[in-house]
Amino acid sequence: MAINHELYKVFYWAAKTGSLSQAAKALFLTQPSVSHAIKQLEQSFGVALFTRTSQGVELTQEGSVLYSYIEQSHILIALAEEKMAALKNLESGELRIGGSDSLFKHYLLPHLEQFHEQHPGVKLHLNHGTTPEVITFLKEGRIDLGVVRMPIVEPQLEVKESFQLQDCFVAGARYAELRGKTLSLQELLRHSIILFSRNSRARMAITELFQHYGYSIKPEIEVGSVDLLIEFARRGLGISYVTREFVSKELEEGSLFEVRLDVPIPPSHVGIMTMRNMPLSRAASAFIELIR
Amino acid sequence: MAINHELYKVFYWAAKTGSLSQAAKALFLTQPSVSHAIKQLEQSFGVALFTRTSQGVELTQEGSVLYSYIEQSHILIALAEEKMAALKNLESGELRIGGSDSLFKHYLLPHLEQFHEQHPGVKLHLNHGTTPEVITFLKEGRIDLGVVRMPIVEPQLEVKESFQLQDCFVAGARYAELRGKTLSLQELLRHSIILFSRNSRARMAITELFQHYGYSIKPEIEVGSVDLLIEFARRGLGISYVTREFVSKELEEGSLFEVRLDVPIPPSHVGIMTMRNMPLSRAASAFIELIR
DNA sequence: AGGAGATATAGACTACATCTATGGCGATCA
DNA sequence: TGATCGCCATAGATGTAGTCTATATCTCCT
Repeated sequence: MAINHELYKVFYWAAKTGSLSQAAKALFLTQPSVSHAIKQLEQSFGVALFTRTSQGVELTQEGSVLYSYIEQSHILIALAEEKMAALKNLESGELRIGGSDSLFKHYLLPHLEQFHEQHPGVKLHLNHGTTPEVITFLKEGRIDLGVVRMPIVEPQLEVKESFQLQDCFVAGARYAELRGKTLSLQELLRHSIILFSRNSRARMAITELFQHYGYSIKPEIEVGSVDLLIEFARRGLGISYVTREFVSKELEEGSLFEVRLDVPIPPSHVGIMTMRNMPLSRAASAFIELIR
Repeated sequence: MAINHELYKVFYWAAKTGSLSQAAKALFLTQPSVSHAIKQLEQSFGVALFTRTSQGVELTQEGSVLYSYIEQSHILIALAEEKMAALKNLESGELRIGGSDSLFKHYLLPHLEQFHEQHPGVKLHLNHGTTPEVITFLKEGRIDLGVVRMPIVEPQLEVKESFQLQDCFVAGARYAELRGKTLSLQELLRHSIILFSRNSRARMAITELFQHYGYSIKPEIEVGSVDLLIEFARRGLGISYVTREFVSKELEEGSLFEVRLDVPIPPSHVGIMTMRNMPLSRAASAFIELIR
């Protein structure tokens, strides 16, 4: 009753080449196999598909009708196979990453550039959001991987620690007196502090640090972007708590300097987050491989 | 390397139902078989197609791409199978017949009517032409069967004698004196004779008959259609040589009468002509069955 | 905690696709 | 006209590959 679709492949080649022998060659089969396959189809339909001549075969009326469908179907499958090969070779496909703007800008950008150069066919989709948002994206399947600060405590997620970031306090020319000095937490708290908004991981980390030593840090200014954090510090509005790697340029050119503390600030880890038990797309696994 | 298209059928159902177990039911297989089939596809492509969850499977990015092609392909095949079933049941298809106008009109018409009533989905194509033309049509595959007068001497053709036609001479009121009489050939030749054009089988037959008895028949008028043959006879322009069955209405109503001869006119046979060694379309074989 | 239902895996089995060998038929060419 | 070549059909042997049973594992839900 149900017809083996493999038979249509044989039919396609027989019809296309007009010869069972030719079809056999194309399919790396023997001629009797092809003959048998066609006979099966004909018996299934109860209709002759070919007229056998001494120089090959020719489609009957009914065979032509069938061919008009099977040809299209076969073309689609051929396209599909091409497409799959392209996906596998990263000549095609898409890579959807979630993360914070600052991580994209300061850390992922060069890797994304490199990836795009190596695989120009792969489309990049960058979705920025807070850590919980990124986790939601991931669970909803809207992104392939997320790049966020650790720690993440989600059993459904697989998190690979990727690299460390060192947060620190920086100030601009207005605080020149502090340059080279090492401050205690208490001394630091006498100055204006600028922190990232409350729901960020960096903010949570520094709050914890102060609590650990029995202090409470309360910022004069709260901002929502790393760029503003940097800009406010440069203009002397206070001492900003930023990721050192994100202000390397400013530190180098001297428009900002690091305010040292007498206690170590534990480095924060950035993790590559993917869904556990969920196969990665070729593009995603290639990208993860790249940034390691 | 080359992928078994049967696997796509399994993939289609797995993707469509979102469950390997469901797919197995739809395909009358067991779940492990489906699981195995999908694994084969994934290995062939080197890409995961599904994410396995506890409540079924879900397409991956790459799987979705594949599905978008395979779905279309599968729809086409389903349509093809429907169409083939329709062809087999004569709910669809076409029947292409070649023959002379007069045979269509006077003999085949009722059968065509009946066939069309029984199988309204089958399109009828009537190609009129002379006997050699019809043979050419048949050899070129432009018609499925031809209806012509015998004898046909073509080894490539299969001819089945279908029924007899009796040709005769008829005249109209102007020749009322001949009604009821029986003429010799010689006597007949004294009158105006109207014959069908030279290349027809009926013309050849009557020429032969006269030759056989040592006479030569030369028409006063030559016409190209049976209708004119009849019309000319009714108007008294001469005695027409026509097929009796084609003038049954005129004979009955008395507008024409048969001019009897003292020698028998051999009946002419009509044959159904098909290509030897060429499978008949369902419609064609059904039609041939019908007219027997 | 246990049951229901999902997929994965291992191993046995057998059906069926494929092969080899052969025969017939028609076209082509000498 | 006879010989040869290439095509497809058929029969029977063969072996693989698809399928099954049995079982394990996991997740979700009660």
